[in-house]
Amino acid sequence: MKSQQPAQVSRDSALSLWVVLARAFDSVERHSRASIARFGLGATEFGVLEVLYHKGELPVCEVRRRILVESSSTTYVVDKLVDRGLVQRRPSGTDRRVILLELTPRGRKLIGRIFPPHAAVIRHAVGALSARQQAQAVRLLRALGIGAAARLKNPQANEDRRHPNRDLP
Amino acid sequence: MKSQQPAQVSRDSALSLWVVLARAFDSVERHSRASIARFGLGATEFGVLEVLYHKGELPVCEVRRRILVESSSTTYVVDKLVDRGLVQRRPSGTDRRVILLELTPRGRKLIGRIFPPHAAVIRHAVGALSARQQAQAVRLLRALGIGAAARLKNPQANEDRRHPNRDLP
DNA sequence: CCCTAATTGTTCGAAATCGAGATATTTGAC
DNA sequence: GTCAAATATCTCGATTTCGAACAATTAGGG
Repeated sequence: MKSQQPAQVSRDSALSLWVVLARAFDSVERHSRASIARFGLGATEFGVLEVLYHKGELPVCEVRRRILVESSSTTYVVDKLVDRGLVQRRPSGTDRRVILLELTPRGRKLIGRIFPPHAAVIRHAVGALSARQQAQAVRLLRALGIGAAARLKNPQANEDRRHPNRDLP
Repeated sequence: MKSQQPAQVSRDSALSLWVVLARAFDSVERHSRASIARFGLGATEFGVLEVLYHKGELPVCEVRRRILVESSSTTYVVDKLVDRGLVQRRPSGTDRRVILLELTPRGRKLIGRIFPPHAAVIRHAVGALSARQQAQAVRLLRALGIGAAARLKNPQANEDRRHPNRDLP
């Protein structure tokens, strides 16, 4: 059924890594989305509620960093949560550019009720790895994420510092 | 200023794994999107071209599985590529439900030109891990992705088969 | 102090993606 | 052979997300 293999994909661990990273993310995200949809929320809305639940009052920009969407999308999602009475905005006293976000009592009650079953779904979704494997994956993915983020800002970031000449032409 | 810490996030390797997985995916994806945008393509459009480049002619459903979007989005993206003369549709001879997708000469030329520099970007993006670490991450993420996908279809899939009682109440 | 650069949050229009069907075809049970 | 279930693709409307602009504010260097 598979006709040919014109390029050298299988041998390239970097490209393989990107493929399996995307696939793993997609599969786990499907669990997450389905779990969150049970409660009539979108994944990003849930993310806002969760970060405020765990971190308390935060500026919009700080929430944005944690839910991994652009700032315009953050405004859109926060608007919806404010309309539903789950989140409230409050100007910061010290910096007049900043708007602080905070759960309303209703929002806190909601997220407090739905977070535990959602966490159970995530645990189940990643349950193919043992606790030890999960810890190892966390270490690797943390290094990968931090490194990739650093290279976004500083394109020639520490390439080949610790593992030289892997793929010379 | 931070009011409380109601839940036990830091200790839960499963939830940590989900967080770092999402972050790592996001960071690498930003490299990928920026690289692809250089060539005037969207990430999903690039995905279609790339899978056809590496696998040859494929049914729509097969392309869909590999680019990780819903079937309606697949139609949308393929339409755009057909309009741009990069991909062509062809009815399958053996199954009249199936439409086969194939690169046009122009599409093949384009992806052949842009894939190598894009691959270099991906290698750079994941360069924080050594080749050995990349291979290890591939193993773990493959198992994670396969397990999570299996649990989507079969919700009570092999939980705690090899690593018992991890999170009893 | 002042001017520029950077940061914060928002608005607006466009693009991408989804979800629920509709349609056509194939497969499989009987 | 026939009919129900499964599969493949597409249509259409709605939702989500982005990107580019913008105003307000703060930070930093000279």
